[in-house]
Amino acid sequence: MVGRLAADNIERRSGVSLWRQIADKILHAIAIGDFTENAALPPEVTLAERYGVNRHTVRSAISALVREGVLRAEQGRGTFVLSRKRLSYPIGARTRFSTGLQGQTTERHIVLLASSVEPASQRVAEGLGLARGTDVIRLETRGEADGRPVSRAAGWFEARRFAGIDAAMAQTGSITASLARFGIDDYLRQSTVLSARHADAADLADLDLQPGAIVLVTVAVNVTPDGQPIQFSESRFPAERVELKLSAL
Amino acid sequence: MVGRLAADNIERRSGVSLWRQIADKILHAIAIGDFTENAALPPEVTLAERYGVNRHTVRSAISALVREGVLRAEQGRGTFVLSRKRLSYPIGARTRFSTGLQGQTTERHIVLLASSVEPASQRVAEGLGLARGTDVIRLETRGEADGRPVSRAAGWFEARRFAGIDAAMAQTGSITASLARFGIDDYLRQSTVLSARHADAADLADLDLQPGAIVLVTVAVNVTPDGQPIQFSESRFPAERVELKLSAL
DNA sequence: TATAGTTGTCTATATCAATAGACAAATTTA
DNA sequence: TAAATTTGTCTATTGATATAGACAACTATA
Repeated sequence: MVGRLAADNIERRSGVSLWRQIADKILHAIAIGDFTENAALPPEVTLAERYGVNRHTVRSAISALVREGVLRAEQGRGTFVLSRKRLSYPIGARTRFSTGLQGQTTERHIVLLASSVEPASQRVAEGLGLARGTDVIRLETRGEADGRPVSRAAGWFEARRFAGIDAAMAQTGSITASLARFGIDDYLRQSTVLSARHADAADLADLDLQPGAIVLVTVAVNVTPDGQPIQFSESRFPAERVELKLSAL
Repeated sequence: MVGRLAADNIERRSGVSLWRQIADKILHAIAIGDFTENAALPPEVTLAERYGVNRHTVRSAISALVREGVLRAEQGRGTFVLSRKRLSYPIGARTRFSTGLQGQTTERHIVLLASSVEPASQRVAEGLGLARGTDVIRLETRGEADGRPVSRAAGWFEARRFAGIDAAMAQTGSITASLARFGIDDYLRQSTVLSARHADAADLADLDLQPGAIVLVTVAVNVTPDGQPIQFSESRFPAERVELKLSAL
C-alpha cells in the first residue's frame, strides 16, 4: 500500500503552480499519517499519471519538499518520507505550551526572540481592557519541539503591572513561570479566535517554512481565575506541522 | 485612511503567482475589517508601488477578486469593496449552525446535498465507537448565510440507530431537529481537531471559491450528555469568509 | 471647461511553469 | 550478469506570468 494521495484535484491557471499544489497534497498526506516515516513515495511516473501532469512537474514538487527537508530522494531506489505526522496542539481553558506536547515530543522549549514596550493598539487595548495607548510589554517568542519550530507568538502584558516580565521570560523560558513571579499561580483561556492564511515573509523566516505554506492563527486572551485579563496573544502555527486539538474547557 | 495593506511580503518564484498573493492580501485585509463595505481600495498605481510589482500585476489580482464578487471596479472612479467582514463561527460544547450565526446574518440555512449508507472507515468507526465496517449513514451538507456558502460538512451516524435521518434532515434542514426525532434532545461537542489546507477541487465547487483559497477543517465528535457518541463530522470553512470563535464550554 | 486622477486596453518583451522526449546513473531483482 | 525499476540531467517547445510603456475612456473637481 502506497498511501492515499487524492486522485486528481489539480487546478490549472489558478495562480498556484501545479508543482506547488502537488507538493501541498504530498505534505497533507504525510501530515494526516498516510505515509509513515521512511515510507517510500510512489515513483514519479506513477504520481505524474495520477495527477495528470508531466513527470517533470512532479519532480519540481518533490525537489521543493526535498529542499524543505520533508523528503529524501535516492537515485535508483526511490523517494522517502523524512517528517512525521503532525503534532496535535491542545487548546483549552488551561492551554500551556510545554505540557500540551508531552508524549508527542521528547523535547520542547520556548525561545524569547524580542521584547519591547509600546502603546497598546486598539485590539490589544480591547483584549486587555485597557485604554488605547496604555504602555504594554510585547514578548515575541518561538516554540520549538524536537528542534522544529511549531509556533510563533506575540504576547502583550500591561507594562505597569508586569514590569520585568521580559527578563523573567528570558530566564525561565516559560510564560507560566514568569507570571508566577507576579503572583499569578493560575490563569485561564478566556477567548480564542481562530483563522488561517498564507504565511507571510516574517512567518516563513520565523517558522522555517517555504513560500505558499499555510499558518493557523489564534488570537486569545488569558485571564486570572476571577476574570481579570492579563495577557493578549496572537500565535501562528505552521498548518503542515501542527493541528489544534480543542479540549474540554 | 486607505486601510492597512501590509507593506511588501511578496515572494517570488514560490509556486504562487504574485497576483494571487496580492489578491490574498486584499482579501485578508477586508476579512479582518481594514476595509469597510463600499470603501475604496488605493489606486492601482499606489498598490503596485507598495508591493513592488507592475501595475498590470495588481490589475490581475483585482480582476480575480472582481470575478469572485469581492470587489467592484469603476472606470474613472476607483475600485470598491463589496464583501463584508468575516463571519465569526462559534465552536463550543453546544455548537449549532443556525444559532451561532444569529446577529451576524439575516438568513442562514443548511442544504442537504447528498446522503448514503456506507461501511464505517477506520476513523469514523473510532470516532463513533463502532466496529470498523459497521453501516453508517453519511449526510453531506452545505451551510449558507445570506446566500453565501460558509461551510461544507460530512456527518456520519450509526445506520441502525438513526435509520431515516437523511429524510428528516431533508425535511427539517436541521441536524438538531433531526436528532430530536430520535429522542435526542441535547448533545455536546466531545472533541474537535482543527487544521487548515488549500481548498481542493471539491471544496472550490462546493464553497464557490477560487483556486488557491484556504479552508479550515474541523473533525469533531458529538455525544449525548451521558457520553454516548452519536455523530462524527468533518467540516470545511472558507478561511477568507469565516473565522472560528472558540467559546467556553 | 480644462485638468488631474483613475480604470481600461493595446503592444512588446522577458522570465517562469509545464510538456515532451531521450538517455545517463544508480539500485534492486530475476 | 542481465533486465527492470527508479531517480537525475539535458534539450526543445509552448503557454502562463510579469514587466514596460503608451494612450484611451471615464469621473470628479478646480
